[in-house]
Amino acid sequence: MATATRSARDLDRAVALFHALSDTTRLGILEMLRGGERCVCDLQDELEAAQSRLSFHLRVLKEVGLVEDRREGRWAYYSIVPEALAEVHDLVVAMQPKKGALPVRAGSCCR
Amino acid sequence: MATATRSARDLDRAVALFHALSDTTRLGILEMLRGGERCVCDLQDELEAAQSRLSFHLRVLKEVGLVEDRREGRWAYYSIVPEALAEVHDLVVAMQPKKGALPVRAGSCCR
DNA sequence: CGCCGTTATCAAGAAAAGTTGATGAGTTGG
DNA sequence: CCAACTCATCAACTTTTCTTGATAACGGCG
Repeated sequence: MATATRSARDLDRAVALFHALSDTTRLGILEMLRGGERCVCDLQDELEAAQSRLSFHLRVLKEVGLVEDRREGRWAYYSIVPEALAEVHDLVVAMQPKKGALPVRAGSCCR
Repeated sequence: MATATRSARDLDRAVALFHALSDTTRLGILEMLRGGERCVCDLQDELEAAQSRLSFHLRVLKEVGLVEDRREGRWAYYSIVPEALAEVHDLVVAMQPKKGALPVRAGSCCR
């Protein structure tokens, strides 16, 4: 049962990560952050997104751990968390069909 | 402009792929398909999902090209399309921060 | 201190996605 | 041909997610 619970958690985690990546604005943010950390107003200008909208998406990214923020004076700088991206990477790799999985299992239906 | 259009398309494609992966049922389906193709009724039993629901999710996966189907008699067999998974893999790799991106760009705010 | 700039949060509404049950199309076996 | 079975599609509904505009929190500057 520990196993079942474990994998249920893993599944939820995977869903959360992929969900965070499934939005145009958020992928735009991540693309901008590839070059290093950026303050919100910077993202705002370049992505032409309203401030509250940006804040919303940054929160989504932050909640799953894909980005982190650093406050400095009145600015907030966001940056990518490479470990989280590595986690996504591993997830995708783990989805690859198993070795030896037959491309076609002739007439193998369940009933 | 060709470039802008191109990358807008790429972005949409990425969003679509990640969206297809951001659901528990769909990840469950993909996990089952890792062992090779399966008929719908098979998935239905194992995932305890209503038939129409499964059909809905299979369609989502199929529309982005993550799975393909093969009709045989009254059964429909679904299987993973490894190329699409490779595409996701490449997307994730391409998101990694750029080399030389400074972890912290001191006092570098836009204004 | 008072004001301004930056960001987060909130509530309300709009839009998108998922669920459910019913119906229909195609297939097979009697 | 008919009945049973598999699967896709549809419409109605529920839930989740996104957007917008308003407001609040916080820091810095004069």
